[in-house]
Amino acid sequence: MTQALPAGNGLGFERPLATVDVAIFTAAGDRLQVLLAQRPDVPEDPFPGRWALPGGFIDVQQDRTLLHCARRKLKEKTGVATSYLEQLGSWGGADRDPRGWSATHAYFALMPFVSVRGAAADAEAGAVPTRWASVEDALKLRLAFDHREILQAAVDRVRSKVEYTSLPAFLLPEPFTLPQLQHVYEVVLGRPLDKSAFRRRMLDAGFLEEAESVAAGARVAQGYRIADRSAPAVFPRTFKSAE
Amino acid sequence: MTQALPAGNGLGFERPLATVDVAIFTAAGDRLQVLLAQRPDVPEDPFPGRWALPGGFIDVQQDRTLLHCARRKLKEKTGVATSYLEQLGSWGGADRDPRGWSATHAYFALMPFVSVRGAAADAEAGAVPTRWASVEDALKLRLAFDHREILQAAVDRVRSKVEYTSLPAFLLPEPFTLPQLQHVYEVVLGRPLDKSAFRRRMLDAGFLEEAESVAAGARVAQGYRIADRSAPAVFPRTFKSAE
DNA sequence: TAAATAGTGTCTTTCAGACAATATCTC
DNA sequence: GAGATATTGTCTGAAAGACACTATTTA
Repeated sequence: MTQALPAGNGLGFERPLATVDVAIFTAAGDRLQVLLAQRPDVPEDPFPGRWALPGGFIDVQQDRTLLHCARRKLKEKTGVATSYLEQLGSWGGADRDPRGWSATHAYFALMPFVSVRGAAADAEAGAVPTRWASVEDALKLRLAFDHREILQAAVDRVRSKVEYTSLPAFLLPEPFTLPQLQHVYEVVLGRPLDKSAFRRRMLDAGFLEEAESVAAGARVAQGYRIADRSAPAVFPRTFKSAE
Repeated sequence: MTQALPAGNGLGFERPLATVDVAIFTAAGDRLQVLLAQRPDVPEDPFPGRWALPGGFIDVQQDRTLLHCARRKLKEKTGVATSYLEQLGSWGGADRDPRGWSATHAYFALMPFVSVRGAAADAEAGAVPTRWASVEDALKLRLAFDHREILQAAVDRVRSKVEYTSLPAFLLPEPFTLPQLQHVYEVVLGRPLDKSAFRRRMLDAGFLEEAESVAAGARVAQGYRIADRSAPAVFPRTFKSAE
């Protein structure tokens, strides 16, 4: 604001590249999984052939807001329109994209597992290849851009919110049982939880509504559904206060 | 990613305007205060004469990263280089700026009170007018752009983190006393806290180190300093679990 | 020495962890 | 009916709230 501005309105500033990336999580195979998309293997691309978080340029013709842009990318990659979607943060700088100063608006999404091959079939021809990878595996890859850092931040955010919110419920198809929900919590947290304390906590929080019973394992169990999908429930304490 | 791209690398997309805005908070006069900057009163400006959060365009020549850009704006407006600075989120869309599709990266900062007139004197001639306003007053103003929404989000974030972190300590000049710290907590939360529980909590959290005594009110009290300014301490529970 | 504020002690309440006990379903 | 898993009950412990109490400093 303190420099000479052409036309006096700031429009003379060179504009950075602007993208949206989405870390899409699900739970499968006793692991937290994240969706990866492969960069096109052409020399013009900054990271040809590398795996990356799904995302891309904001389309100012098509996207009314950042959130719309994120929903569009989620839909294009998974075919899923409704899922938990939260803004994670933004990463921007001169060095993160060889094509120039760029800033990305990062989101994360939580959804029940769907086969991603099937979703890709729904997409238009020429859709980029996508696959689920366990978070540990994904973090070991040399992801494109600074996507490793973004993925790490997304995982940190999810793990930390799992300690005191009902977020993992969004990873399950409905209706689900309390043992199934506990299992997802344990998968994300990487440690076992006490059954009794877990059930008390979930039921006291009041974010579940009873649904039809589910025949999950050796016997049927009470099914539940998320009462309000607009936001996760917040518990009064974290799972493990003491260390 | 599914459209025809000039040169095949996405650089053909029209680029949105890119800005950084900072909600800078302090505590003064028993109120949480936020710094406002006045938009230039010229017809080319989208909101001439209106109050706004300090901020402006990213300068790709000058700013290495988004964080650097935020620090620069903080420094320009307050003269303060060191303070707590955290990313809040980003707001972007077709309608938020009449000049075109724009996205802003919003940060919030916490700092001890300084007179802003003095800081403005340090700034170059032509610096825009700035002033502190209580958060309630600021939210009643017709701020420029969507800054009311961003300010509300910043206030919500600060209020919520105050329930379980040591954030308010960053609003005080050091050394400060525990009664002073409690007072700031009460100002931000808008409700009184129990003295005994408060002191236990702060001291048990271990984020304070003893400093010289301070003659604050009717008698001197033990002074304290933040042991680690890089991040706030997190308490095992919120202040008020029950409702 | 009185007023005011700094600082402490202790009882109660809330809710998570541990773990045992009981109920229900499938085979 | 046996085995497995779902569901409940009870005891303990950590930390917050309530509130009374003591200590220190200034005027």
